[in-house]
This record gives sequence, C-alpha cells and structure tokens, in this order.
Amino acid sequence: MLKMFFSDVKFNRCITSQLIKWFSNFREFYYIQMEKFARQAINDGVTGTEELTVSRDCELYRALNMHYNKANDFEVPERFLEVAQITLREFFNAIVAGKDVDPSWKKAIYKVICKLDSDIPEIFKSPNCLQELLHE
DNA sequence: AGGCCTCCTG
DNA sequence: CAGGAGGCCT
Repeated sequence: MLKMFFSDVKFNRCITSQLIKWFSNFREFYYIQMEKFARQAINDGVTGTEELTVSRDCELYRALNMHYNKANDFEVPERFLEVAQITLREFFNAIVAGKDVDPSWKKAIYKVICKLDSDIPEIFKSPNCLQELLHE
C-alpha cells in the first residue's frame, strides 16, 4: 500500500513542492524575525554588533524554536545559532547604515546568508528519501 | 516550457 | 501554513 503511494509520480511531485513551500515559509519567518529583533535592538539603544548575540536562551531563539521546533523534536545544531547571529548582525548593520531605504536592501543580506546554508543531508537526495525517512 | 523561488494574501 | 502570481534560470 505505502509502496504504491510513494511510487506515484504525482504524489512525489506534490510532496516536493510542498516541502519547497515549507522551506520557503520557514525562510520568510526567519528573516522577518531577524529584522524585527534587529530593529528592536536598535530601539533598545544597542550601539555595536558585539552586543548582539544569539544563544539558546535569548528571545530571538525562542521565537524561532517555537515556530520550527515547537515540541523540541530535535536538537538545534550549534551551526544554526552561529548563522542566526550572523544574520541578526547583518540586519543590524544594514539598518544602522540606513540601507533599508532601498526597497531591495534585504537581497544583499540574503545573498550573504544563503552561502552559509548547510549542505542538504544525503538522505534527502536519495530517490528513496521518503522510505528512508519513514524508517527512522 | 518547466522547475524553483519570492512576494503577497488568506 | 497553503495558494496564487510573477520573476529568473535552464
């Protein structure tokens, strides 16, 4: 029964597009939070990027975790914190520099951050990805 | 043309 | 989160 489903071309295509959609939505949420917290920091009088840090007990982290990992199903990798912090600082600097007057000011940040993306885990590249994931 | 992505909405 | 429109790339 399951095999029948997973070998269905339409079904697989549907799944991938949905996954893409999810990642897209996640990304959006991520960047919205980043901008929000960066602006908040500025309003709170933060002057330097050194004061901006992302740890497991900061508000920004909580907001993200609440959204992506509400039930704490997995442990958030350290790398995520690093990238999150870099992103936050990137936003902070851009806003402080007044770059946000440019309608597409976020593009530059996106370009920087996407290079920090981790590689896609091998399991997702497998054609049997769905089966393998289900067996975990 | 088809796939993937972003942006805006609901 | 899902849908839809529009842009970019192959």
